[in-house]
Amino acid sequence: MTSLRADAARNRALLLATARQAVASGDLSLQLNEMARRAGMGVGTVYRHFPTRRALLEALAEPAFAAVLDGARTASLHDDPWTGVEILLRALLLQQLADPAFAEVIASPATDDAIPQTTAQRNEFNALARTVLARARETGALRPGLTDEDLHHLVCGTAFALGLGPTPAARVDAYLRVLLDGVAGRAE
Amino acid sequence: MTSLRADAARNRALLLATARQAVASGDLSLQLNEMARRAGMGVGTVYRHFPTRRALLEALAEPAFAAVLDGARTASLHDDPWTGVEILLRALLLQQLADPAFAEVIASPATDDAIPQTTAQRNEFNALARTVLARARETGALRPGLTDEDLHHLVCGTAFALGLGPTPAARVDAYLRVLLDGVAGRAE
DNA sequence: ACAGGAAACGGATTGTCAATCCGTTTAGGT
DNA sequence: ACCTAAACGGATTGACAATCCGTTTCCTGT
Repeated sequence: MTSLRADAARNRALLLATARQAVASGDLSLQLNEMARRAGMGVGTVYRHFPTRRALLEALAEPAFAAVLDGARTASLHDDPWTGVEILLRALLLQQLADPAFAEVIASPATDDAIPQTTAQRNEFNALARTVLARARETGALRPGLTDEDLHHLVCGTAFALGLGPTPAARVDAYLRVLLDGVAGRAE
Repeated sequence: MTSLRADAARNRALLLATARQAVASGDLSLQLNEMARRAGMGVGTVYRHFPTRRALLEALAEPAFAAVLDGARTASLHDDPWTGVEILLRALLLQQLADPAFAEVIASPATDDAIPQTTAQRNEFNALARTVLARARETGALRPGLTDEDLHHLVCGTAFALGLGPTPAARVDAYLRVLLDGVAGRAE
């Protein structure tokens, strides 16, 4: 059976909305007890829908993940390989800034208790990124010696760096410029 | 009264040693109850010496901070401004890698419950960094538009990025190269 | 319409750890 | 040796994660 009972679907949606609001108001702790209280349901219900904080986090990150996938597709279709890299890294960085839950999910390695949705998105993203980066390497646009993982880590690091400042959004372009210039090949 | 009673000094040292070993073995959680158990003393004693996890963390970071200060002094004395920047950023990055406690302290803003030692070191470091960076800006070696804080954040971000990989130490030079090329001025 | 049973709910409960409080012990000056 | 301030130990309180199970709700088949 793939569909939820009516009350379960309602509660799940309510819970996600509550959690999203919490994150939006700057509280990324996502205490499940507290979420239950705010959503007006028992803790048991919350834990049935999201067995761990992580599960809730991944569910929250789903839309941001989809947005990044869009960006990655656009990147892979662009004529110029280096522009593709710019689009890819920019999308990844912007979504981390827009959604702290996504930032946390994407920065940590795939776990085996990840929800299927997340695993699928992660795999698709990795595949797209692989083609974009491979193309850029072939043309020498990308600095040699950097793996796909290195790039991934560096973008997450840049997001982390932005988060240390008082107004991350105001510095995105500057930090992204630093990153792009740093990872560009000499030929660029 | 500036000196501790003999038993207090002994316990403090024992506690620091215990905590250092915990961090060295990969446990950065520094649960104060657990530290008490391992050091063979009551929790009350632990909390008297280090009222919060943060206080313990800062005490642990002290030697790493001193090492960075050394690096910063060397950097400020070097003839070539850009080389000074390289030395400065490299020292900051290496110590974060060598000591996770230091990484955590340096990445978070100065708190008013910081121990005096830390505050002093932080101030001295900021002063040294300011002169090194100012000199590099004057000569156009440093990309315009990046503040001292930006540089600080970017180094912390690079350390964070390194931490995401399986063998940080193996990638330090590569990531540092990316950072340095990213923050260098065009004239460089 | 309604009966039966699976699915979901609620919240009491247990376990873990941070942090405090206060009666007891100890160091070290006189 | 005495005395006091300093330090100690660990019981206790409080917050939160996570589980468990008796009760309630949905929805399917008749």
